[in-house]
Amino acid sequence: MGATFPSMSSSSAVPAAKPPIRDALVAAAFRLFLERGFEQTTVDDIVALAGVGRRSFFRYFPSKEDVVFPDHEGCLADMTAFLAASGPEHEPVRRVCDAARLVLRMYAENPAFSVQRYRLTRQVPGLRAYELSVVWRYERALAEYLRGRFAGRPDGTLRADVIAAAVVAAHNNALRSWLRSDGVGDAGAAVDHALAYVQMTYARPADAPALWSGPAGAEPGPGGDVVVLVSRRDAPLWRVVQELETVLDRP
Amino acid sequence: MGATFPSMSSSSAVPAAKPPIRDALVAAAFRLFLERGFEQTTVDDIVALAGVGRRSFFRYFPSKEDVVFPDHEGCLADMTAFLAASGPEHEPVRRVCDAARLVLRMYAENPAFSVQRYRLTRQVPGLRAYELSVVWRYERALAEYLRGRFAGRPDGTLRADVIAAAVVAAHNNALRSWLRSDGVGDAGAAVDHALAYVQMTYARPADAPALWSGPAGAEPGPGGDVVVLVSRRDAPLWRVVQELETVLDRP
DNA sequence: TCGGCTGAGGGTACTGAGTGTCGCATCCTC
DNA sequence: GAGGATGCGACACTCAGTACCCTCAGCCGA
Repeated sequence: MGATFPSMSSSSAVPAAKPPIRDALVAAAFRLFLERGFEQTTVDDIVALAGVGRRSFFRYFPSKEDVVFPDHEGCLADMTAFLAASGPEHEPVRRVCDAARLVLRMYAENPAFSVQRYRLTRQVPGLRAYELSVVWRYERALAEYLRGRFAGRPDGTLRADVIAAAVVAAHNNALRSWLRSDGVGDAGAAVDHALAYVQMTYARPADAPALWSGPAGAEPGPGGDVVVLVSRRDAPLWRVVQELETVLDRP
Repeated sequence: MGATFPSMSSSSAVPAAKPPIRDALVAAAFRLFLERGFEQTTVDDIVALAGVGRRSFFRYFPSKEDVVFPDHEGCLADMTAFLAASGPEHEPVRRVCDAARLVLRMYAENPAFSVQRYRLTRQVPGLRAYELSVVWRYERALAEYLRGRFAGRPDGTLRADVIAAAVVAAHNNALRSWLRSDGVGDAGAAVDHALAYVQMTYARPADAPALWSGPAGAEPGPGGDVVVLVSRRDAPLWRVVQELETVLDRP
């Protein structure tokens, strides 16, 4: 109700003279969407309520769906900049988790607005599809960053894609549960918990440890021969598995 | 070019008298899409070429985008049935990986068609958005199954969502790389490799295998203590990994 | 002061996707 | 063969999105 509407207020340097007409369109659109539904509201209804010409709507928003996500473009730009500003000193998985937290911050900045939008996107298939494409762009940004960091590693792009998907899924799991509870409670803590699960699973030190392995003498017992693998306890698990695959001669 | 077009040929019991008009629409649509592009082709063009009435197009396909994915609805039904037919004896993560392989099988059944469609979806934003919503439904099916299997566990829904996303990402990573190489090579092997990575990460069986492992006497060398793992050579890799995780005392 | 330039916004008309409705033909059943 | 169900075509309509052109304000150099 009394929620203020986000326009483009990203962390960009210049406020850039935000046009009041854009905010008027968002406000009018949400009023009508909540009153009579998204599909029952035409663009003409919105521009009539906002008091602007129909053509102006499409000057500010490429499509009717865009007006529901007026702040994601800026948030995506922030995330891209955040990742681009990363250095080799940052642990990659932790870095993409931090990038995901930028999205949460945007939602948490305006709980009432976010909850309203969540209810809307849940019941309008068209909006859900649009949201998927937005989420997909976030995921691609994370994956591209990880691909760069994992370049050269075996299965680097696979690892990058899987971890990006896991981060997004964990983030959305916590975010949606927060939105479903009407935005009460600590969203940041919930997302931290969810992302910790992903970090716990995937975050491994980048430097390769001294790992020694070798098949010991085979002793054909009753069930086949035996493999003995010796490894440092603090070796990254995936390295151990890699060695295991080599030893076992399996893909 | 000479590719046959899939209609709904899922593994349903009855062939169910597949309507030739549907196949005609798909064939006509793809001919025109490849000739002059998706957006440059109107529904009127398609129905004119197929020789049917315009209204019939929307009887078979809810939208113009649907005609590009004529077989996904059936595949999704197959996957849902596959998961519904699962029992407690199936390891959950392995089960969703097998479910994902159903999708790959659909793509691999018709490589030429799949490659054409991939090229189309890559360059048409509207189709990409539509594909995302299709993939999302697969992912939700996997996640719902896992949520059921993980019910009661701490963070069960989180684990379910993350693993479902990881499976889909791994599957798509391998699938897209196969499609990008024009459908040559063994798609099944590529997907198996990608899914093995996910299984390796997440699969945790309930029953203990015939696998013996144990940390040998620690010998604190210059880099930390050492783990010795002994395993049958024919033991499943993920089982070995599970034991490793236990030994290493990591999540 | 004048004339032209530019850029934001308004107005109109058009294309094309998707829907509702009606009428007609065919087929199946009793 | 009557009656109902189903499948298809034809027409009309709504609405999102686009192209084109208009106005008007501000701003410039001459």
